[in-house]
Amino acid sequence: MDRLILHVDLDSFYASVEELRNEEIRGKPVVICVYSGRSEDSGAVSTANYKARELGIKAGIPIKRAKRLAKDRDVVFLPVDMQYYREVSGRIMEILEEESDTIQQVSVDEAYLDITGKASSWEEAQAIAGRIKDKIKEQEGITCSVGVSFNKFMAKMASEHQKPDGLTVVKPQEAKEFLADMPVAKLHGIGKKTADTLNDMGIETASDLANSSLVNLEEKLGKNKSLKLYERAQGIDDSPVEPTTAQQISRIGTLKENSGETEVILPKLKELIGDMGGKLEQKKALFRTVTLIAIDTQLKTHTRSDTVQQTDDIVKVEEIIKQLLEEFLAENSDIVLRRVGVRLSNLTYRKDQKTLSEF
DNA sequence: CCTCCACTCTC
DNA sequence: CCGTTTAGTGGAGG
Repeated sequence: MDRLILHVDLDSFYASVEELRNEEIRGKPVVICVYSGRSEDSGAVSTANYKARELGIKAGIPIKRAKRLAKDRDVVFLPVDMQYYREVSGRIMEILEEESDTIQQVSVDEAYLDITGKASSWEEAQAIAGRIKDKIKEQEGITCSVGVSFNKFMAKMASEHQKPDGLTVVKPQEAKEFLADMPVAKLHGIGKKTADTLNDMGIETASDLANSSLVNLEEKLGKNKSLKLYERAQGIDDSPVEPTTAQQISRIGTLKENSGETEVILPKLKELIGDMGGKLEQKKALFRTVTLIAIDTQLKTHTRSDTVQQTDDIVKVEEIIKQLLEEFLAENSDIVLRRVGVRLSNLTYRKDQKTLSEF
């Protein structure tokens, strides 16, 4: 018995939401930015709507470059307003819940739905996908792209196939052809590094990957990753749609100026820790591991961590981070930091959603 | 089997 | 002269 899985992707979500609440900017190129605060226009683009993408502006590029690409055109630049996006997203997720057995939200603008119990044919599944698109358009005024398929990976690949405002169905018997000539870099889970490695092995497309030797892959990519990619290239993915509780919470920020001194860096870390405290409380989470994240001026990431007795005491985090920072700086007197962060992991939940595997 | 850490990926 | 967040993997070491 096959499953019926949907992947719903809200189209350039942040930009769409901004266009919706401000008619002045509707129809214009809109760019949503994360300003780092260290200088005017330092930071990166988070989302660009399709009008802006026509100009070559896209997620990840520096704001400065985006502004150069915009030249003297009428392009709207706005800062991210996550609180508001989360609010809109929450209402949309309610719509998705109505239409599915199980939902797995992967970010504010993306979710997997298992609708196996709600539809008994591909026609019905497609109808549900269409209804979801209509409801979101009607209630919230934004478009989305939906992939309908028989597992999460294929649903994701299907939703990517046509956007914005797409609806793509890929049935089991169509999967092979759908993937066949796709460059490996297009497969979800394969980034630049892995694509380069595969290309070096003479593997260019999904079918190359599907027909390659697993043993060969394992030499270059390791056992687990190889098997996963090898299966995906064949359209195989048995992972369930399941709501997840966070395994870790982290905050990263950019220092006002590069520094290698505790007195400069620690206040920033305390600021991040303070922000994390609220999140921890809201989630009713306890942590065991505290990690200092240090990104140097070469953009190389270093981490130092410490695992302690389970607690939710945020003051403990400050103490541990101070310790880790001093150790790190002492060991690396030559390194100058650009960004720093804190991560809490080894989480368990007090309201007992996930705990009790121990003892 | 656990911990630490670098690395890869995603949005 | 470039952000933030999360999950996963593998190797080294204990």
